[in-house]
Amino acid sequence: MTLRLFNTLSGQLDDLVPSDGKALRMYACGPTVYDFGHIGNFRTFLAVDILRRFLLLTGTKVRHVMNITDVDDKIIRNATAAGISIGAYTAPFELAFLEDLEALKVQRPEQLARATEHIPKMVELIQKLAAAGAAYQTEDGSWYFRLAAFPEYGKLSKKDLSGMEDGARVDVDEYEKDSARDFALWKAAKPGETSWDTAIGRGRPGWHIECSAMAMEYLGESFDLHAGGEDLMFPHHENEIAQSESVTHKTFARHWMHVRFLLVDGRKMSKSEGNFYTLRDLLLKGYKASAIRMALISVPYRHQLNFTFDGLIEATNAIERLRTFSQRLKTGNYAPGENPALQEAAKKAQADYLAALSNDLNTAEARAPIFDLVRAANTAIDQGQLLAGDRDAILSVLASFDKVFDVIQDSDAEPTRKAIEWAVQAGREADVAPELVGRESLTDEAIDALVAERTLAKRQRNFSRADQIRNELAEKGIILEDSKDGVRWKRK
RNA sequence: GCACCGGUGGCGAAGUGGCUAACGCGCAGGUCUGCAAAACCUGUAUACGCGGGUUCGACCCCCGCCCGGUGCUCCA
Repeated sequence: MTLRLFNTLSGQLDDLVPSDGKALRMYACGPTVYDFGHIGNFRTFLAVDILRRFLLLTGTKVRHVMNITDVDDKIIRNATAAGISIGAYTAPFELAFLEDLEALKVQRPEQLARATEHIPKMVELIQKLAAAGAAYQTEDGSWYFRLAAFPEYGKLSKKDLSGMEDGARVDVDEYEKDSARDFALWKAAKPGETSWDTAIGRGRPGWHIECSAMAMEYLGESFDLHAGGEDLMFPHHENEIAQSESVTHKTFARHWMHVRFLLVDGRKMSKSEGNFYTLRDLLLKGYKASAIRMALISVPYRHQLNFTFDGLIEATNAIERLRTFSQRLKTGNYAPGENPALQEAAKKAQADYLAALSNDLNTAEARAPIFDLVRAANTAIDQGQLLAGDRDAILSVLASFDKVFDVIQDSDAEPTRKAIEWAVQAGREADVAPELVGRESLTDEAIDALVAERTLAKRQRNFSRADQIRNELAEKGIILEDSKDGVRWKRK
């Protein structure tokens, strides 16, 4: 099944297939590790995750590279303020970022590339640009890209720069540039700042050059897909194209994917608005990692997503329905055989969900057939018409769905536990939601003992004592479920 | 200002030039239960921003307007 994916460069849906017939080579812009990742960051990484998982599921191999920007103005500023090296400053944030990805079940790319470990590659590229007449050095030792050397500039973001006059907005500290829109390739060292001594002088890389250098290092001069948040389209990606193609004269990336920004409570997320959330903030409030994942992927990546707590609750409940159903299939007893209607329903659900994803990763549409199948199967179970062969067929559809969505398999306890641990270390115990504390306040054994006592009380028809125990547990976030097979309990 | 995206039932969110406009959440009723909860089933609201136009026929195409959002070299 071929993925039809919107291509910013062509402005239409294009087939996404490996140009070499082997693996799809993709580069996705990663984080600048100067702070903890927020949900907006993760929406983008989750969208790319859905893409790669769909490709893998449908039999396309993937070679996925993601950069870690571990040197830039903010990092230098913050590290200097803290009196430590930039490496010492960024390391914990990089680690936190990778932990957050794991919590959200974002698959790790085949290759992570740190900017600071690829300085020679960047220098080499700048030298080539200089040789081609597309780069020049200013008096202070910085290097700039000469926009005039790349007539196609603007082809990605569809900007027509011809009408823009030079000199209209010249920053005071950039007076040396030939043209106001020329952008920095290499920034000359300033006293006290981190810098590298190289053939093009002492300094540090500009922001854009790292992606060009590292993408070419791992994927070649021309590759299949480049992805990132919509904000990166201009100028970052436009600049990457200019830098790369001025040297190689080949198409840098054939396909460009941009993920729409999200809103929080209907407004742009920002610290000053007070609607800025990191993943850790949400975990500490008691929301499950799976719910956050579901909420962030349920709206197709090109649509604006309005992130709300109501939305998280909805996602939580929707996942619960799927998990309960899955358990019902796995634990029930079903007679041998197959029900043709259910076999057909399973087949249709599988086909429909994949078809929806293949259409520009329409995750919202992809959910529908799965829920249709859940209802049909539940009805059949109630009527005794679901057979063992149907159970197997339906479980395999759920497994396939989970290869992409990955929300049914429950591994929510670990990220929450880690977040609490982190909060304690970071002196943020106060941010841990009380119900999370309650959930962990009783051991499994203690709960089992209370449940047993309640069962005994019920048998003796001492319902007031039984209800009392149930209420006490409920206050601590322990939910009891009576069934004919005994009592089940779970932490809310 | 220029450019782009969106406005679908209580909420979220698909989709289509004409058949009953998905799905999820919520809500209501039922089954079950000592009662609940949970789970499941059923039902639910006669939803396509406004005004024109094209068409045999538009929520879907075109024009205008209103509203919301975003971008225009910090930003996933």
